[in-house]
Amino acid sequence: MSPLLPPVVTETDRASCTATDILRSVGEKWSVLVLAILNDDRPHGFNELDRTIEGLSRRILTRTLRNLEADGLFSRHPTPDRVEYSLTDLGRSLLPLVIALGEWADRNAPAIEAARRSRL
Amino acid sequence: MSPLLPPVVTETDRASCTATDILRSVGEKWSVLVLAILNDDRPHGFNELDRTIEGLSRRILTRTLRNLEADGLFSRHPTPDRVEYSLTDLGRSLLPLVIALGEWADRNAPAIEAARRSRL
DNA sequence: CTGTATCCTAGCGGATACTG
DNA sequence: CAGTATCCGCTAGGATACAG
Repeated sequence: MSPLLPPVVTETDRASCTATDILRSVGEKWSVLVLAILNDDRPHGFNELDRTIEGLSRRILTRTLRNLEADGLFSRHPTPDRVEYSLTDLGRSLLPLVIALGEWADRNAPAIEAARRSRL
Repeated sequence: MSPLLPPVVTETDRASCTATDILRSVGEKWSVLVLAILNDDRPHGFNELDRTIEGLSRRILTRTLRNLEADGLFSRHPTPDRVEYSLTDLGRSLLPLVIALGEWADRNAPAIEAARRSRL
């Protein structure tokens, strides 16, 4: 239980890198999707990501990439004709956990939807 | 790879319970903390939570509890003199994954902080 | 191709005061 | 004890246009 819950929880704890911070970062709307796309171990260009993810504007894609890069999950390699993004080792080590969460969500989606419906 | 990434990602996918949705819900500021506190398998009262978590206002605590209850992770039991909250089986099944994320965050906090600092 | 600049909306997060 | 009512600031998310 230790990494999650100090004896008394103070607000200043959130200054560093707790589970909460990671979840907030990865919990941003498009983070998981971009992480998932980069998971095939080859670099992806900006426009490739822009075209692959429908409904995501360039502005948001830029910010999402910047945030995840700042967290050390992606790296950014500008080349003469394109910019390539790929997972870092850190990002790669995080992915199994996110995938596990995705599978949990998949398994329990019916239960969650039922819970939500019964609260109307 | 399947639960995370449909061949072409459309916006309407987010209507249901994907990993993204779960992460957004659990990624809200106090969700992990409250989940962690309820992890000891005994019910907790509203004011107990309010006192345990420093810096969390009653309004936000109320909303956090309502959201997680709507997701089916908590249950709410009003008694004559207090209201008790406890984890549902669904919530209990999610916790190991969140704890794993917490441990990952703990292990990699130095790397993440270093990545963030180098971007000043 | 890979962004940045502007402008806008909705909702999270919070302070404070009030209620059954 | 367990909330609700109000009011507010900040920022995630987005549309659109422009730039190097």
